[in-house]
Amino acid sequence: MAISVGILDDHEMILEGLATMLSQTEEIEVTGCWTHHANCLEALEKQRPNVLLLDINLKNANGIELCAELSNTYPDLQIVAVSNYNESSFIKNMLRNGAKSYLLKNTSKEELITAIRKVHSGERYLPRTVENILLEDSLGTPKPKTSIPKLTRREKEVLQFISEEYTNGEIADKLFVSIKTVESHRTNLLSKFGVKNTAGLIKSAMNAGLIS
Amino acid sequence: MAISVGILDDHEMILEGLATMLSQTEEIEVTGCWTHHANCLEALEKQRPNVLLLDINLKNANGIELCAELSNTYPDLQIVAVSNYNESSFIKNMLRNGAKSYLLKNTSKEELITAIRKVHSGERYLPRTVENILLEDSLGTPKPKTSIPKLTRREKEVLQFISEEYTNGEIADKLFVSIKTVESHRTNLLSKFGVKNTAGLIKSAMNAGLIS
DNA sequence: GAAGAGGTTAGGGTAAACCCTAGGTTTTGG
DNA sequence: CCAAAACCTAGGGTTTACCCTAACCTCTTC
Repeated sequence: MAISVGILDDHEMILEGLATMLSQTEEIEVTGCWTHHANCLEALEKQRPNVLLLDINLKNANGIELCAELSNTYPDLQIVAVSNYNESSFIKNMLRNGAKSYLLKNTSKEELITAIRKVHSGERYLPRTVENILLEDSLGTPKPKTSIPKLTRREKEVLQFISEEYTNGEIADKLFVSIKTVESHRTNLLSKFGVKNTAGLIKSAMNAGLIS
Repeated sequence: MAISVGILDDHEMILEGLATMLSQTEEIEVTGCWTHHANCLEALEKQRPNVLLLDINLKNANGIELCAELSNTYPDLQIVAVSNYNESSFIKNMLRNGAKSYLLKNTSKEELITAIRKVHSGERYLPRTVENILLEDSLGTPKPKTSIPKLTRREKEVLQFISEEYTNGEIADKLFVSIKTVESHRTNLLSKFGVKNTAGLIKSAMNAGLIS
């Protein structure tokens, strides 16, 4: 009995690549490929594969939230996350949300098949690379933690304006508060992100996906 | 006579995907796959394919510069850029540097083959999506130009230090120059990127891939 | 209903960033 | 081989960002 696999990925190139790679293996059968999460959800209601390869960065949906949703709705469905992001925060979030494996997009064919096989048999599987990322993170370089800080309403507003190159004075005018107030929010932002100045703030906020 | 194709891409998954997709077509023969640019350069000296699929975001090299280098060294080699970046600046830079086509990673198999065929016959080929990006850019939103500015040695150094949260004074110490000199480089950076302050500088530099 | 926690609002003072100008050095091109 | 251009260097003066402290407000929580 072959392992049935479904694939959800925005990038048709990767989708087709994954599908062709897997179709060469007898023990695995690709039963569905989707480039839109809506189509995937629809298909899963009718016929459920054993394993789902799930991309994190979808166009119209959040892969991390989708993962939680799917693993709640279909506890039997084993999810393998596929992503470009090698940051520990993403990996942790996906594993917390029910993914059984986390593969980077530079994974080899052999590793991909191993992951599907392990996951199908109920085990968790992480490649060396990914395990090392988690290890380094927990043993830890004494570096700033990469978890995304929780921002207040005002802080989000100020951050957005900073990223649009407004000065504290200009932001103060827009928000109808004193310059000193804006400076306080700004200081809190630096503290929450664990950085020293605007350069670090923008860099961290961009990496966290809070601004673009 | 089949079209011989070489592929250079860090991501083994995409590499294998591309190769498998192309191997199903009789008129195309994949003669080389490389995950490191060094291996690619070495191989090209001995045996040259008709077409090279070239990823932009390589680990240890700059795809844009590599493209210019290759199309100078081997004028007969037709280069197809493959990238995740859908920003007009990247597209323009690759085309300026000798690429004959620019494909996004969500390209379909049919489009990939079409691109290789066209490029091999000497034509340029851009998918609708990519053409539209260039059109919209030139017709234009009256937005800031997104072309990547050319930086001097000192400017690159200073930019790097700024992104690492060093102050002008600290950078001055590291480079053995006056604070005022560093400030000058910094002002020139702002001017070259067309931004008003550090926030805009970091944002632009990250979007341009100059820092991470 | 008082104590505590988190959020928004500011002030005073210092350090850093930014603008304008300009001389000396290296690189480029005819 | 000389002129032009580009680059590195740096000073004076102004604006902005950052640090420390703290009042007030709202919303829990016991």
